[in-house]
Amino acid sequence: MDKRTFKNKVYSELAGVVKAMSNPHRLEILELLAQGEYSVEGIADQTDLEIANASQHLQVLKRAQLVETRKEGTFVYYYLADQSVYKAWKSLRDLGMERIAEVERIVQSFRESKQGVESVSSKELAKRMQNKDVIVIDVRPEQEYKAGHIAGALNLPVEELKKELKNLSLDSEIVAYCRGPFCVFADEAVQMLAREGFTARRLHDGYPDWLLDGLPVE
Amino acid sequence: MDKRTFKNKVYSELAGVVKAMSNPHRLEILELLAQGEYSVEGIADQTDLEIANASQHLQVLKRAQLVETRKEGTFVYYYLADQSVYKAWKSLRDLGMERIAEVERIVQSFRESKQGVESVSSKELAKRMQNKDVIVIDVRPEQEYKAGHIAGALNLPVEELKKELKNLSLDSEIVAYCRGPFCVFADEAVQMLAREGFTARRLHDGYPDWLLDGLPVE
DNA sequence: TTAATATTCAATATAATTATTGAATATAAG
DNA sequence: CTTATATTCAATAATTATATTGAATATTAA
Repeated sequence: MDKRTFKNKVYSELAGVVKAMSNPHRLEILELLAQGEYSVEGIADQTDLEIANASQHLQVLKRAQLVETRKEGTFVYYYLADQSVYKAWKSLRDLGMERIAEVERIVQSFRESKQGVESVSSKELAKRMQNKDVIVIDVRPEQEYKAGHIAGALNLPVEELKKELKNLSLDSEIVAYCRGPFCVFADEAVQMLAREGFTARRLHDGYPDWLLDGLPVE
Repeated sequence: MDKRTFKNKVYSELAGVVKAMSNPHRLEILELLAQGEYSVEGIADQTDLEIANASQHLQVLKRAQLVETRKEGTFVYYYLADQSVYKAWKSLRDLGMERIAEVERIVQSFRESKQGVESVSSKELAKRMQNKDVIVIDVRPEQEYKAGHIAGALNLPVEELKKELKNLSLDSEIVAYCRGPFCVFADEAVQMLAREGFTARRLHDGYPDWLLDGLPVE
């Protein structure tokens, strides 16, 4: 095998993996699966895709070995093949957030409608949690919470949070988190809490980032 | 802006960046530009592309804000926009090398023709260099060496290395490095050195990885 | 000004990607 | 066995990506 053949083969294989990630729906699916496994129907639901379409995107990811499957009855559950898949997605996400002004602009203009939502880093939250002067709430769907969550966090998706407001202490700061920096559940929760007189912020990143940082989970 | 519109916009922007990376030639170009700036002609040369084709690929990378340009006379020099671009490429490369058996297989079957080429990690090399019991040679083209290299390394591309063999001490181990794990110059150098009776290994990764690790450069 | 060179542009043909639709398959429950 | 449900498959049309070719543009040198 000569040099050029070798390079062509290697870079084609790698480009194949990148191609599998080069679609907006598939990126959203990867971020979703980083929360835990989901059935095809669940994925279609969460990403607003037709089932047949979601299935096809999932097969592209599977062919690229980015996800794997598990069968249970008529359900097929998809999950990330490896933590290195999340690492790669995260570094692409970071690249986009750092370099692409348009990403920043979109996030900003969405956040404007959720005025005054401030965020806190994983590092800072971990420190605050040691002093126990913060309530951490996981606003993702129960299924994702059950698949893994920040140690000590309460699962209170927005609907449940509404009912629990009267049981929450007004003395502690509340930090809400969800799937990642583009997840909007946390913004909604923080906004609602602020209206009710609580001091609340969102975790800047999400659960998978916390996990990757080796911080305590359950 | 509703949730779905927001997500569609953000993921589409990010997918745009990933799409720009989802081509074998463009990945090879990114790895090349991580060594330092290159003109269109230089890039076409190094990657065996037609000039017009290289130019078009470069414009895709530029539109995605992954590279930037500088003009000098009739030459247009392209360079990586940011170190986060290299980080993203590196994490994709790592993902491929870890997860995709086919990548491993191609590398293996190429290395077989260069039997017995062993590699050393950046960490180990950095330690050995402190003890000064190793000669480090940079086998990349002079242009890349000049744009930046491992502190203390000699620039000896394979042709120059042949002439310098008699001036190299047989007592020290020699470590050759080049662009990255897929760069073949280092394998050729190590193989030649081994034939001449030297103890030689290649650096597993390349110069850009050394730089990213914050190790000493010139 | 003219010639030479580096790069980009424009047009084209071929191939690949995508969403949609409806049918096919497989499993579980009645 | 029949029915219901989850998923995949197959076919299609529309869009996008790619390499090639030759022309156009811009800069330098003669």
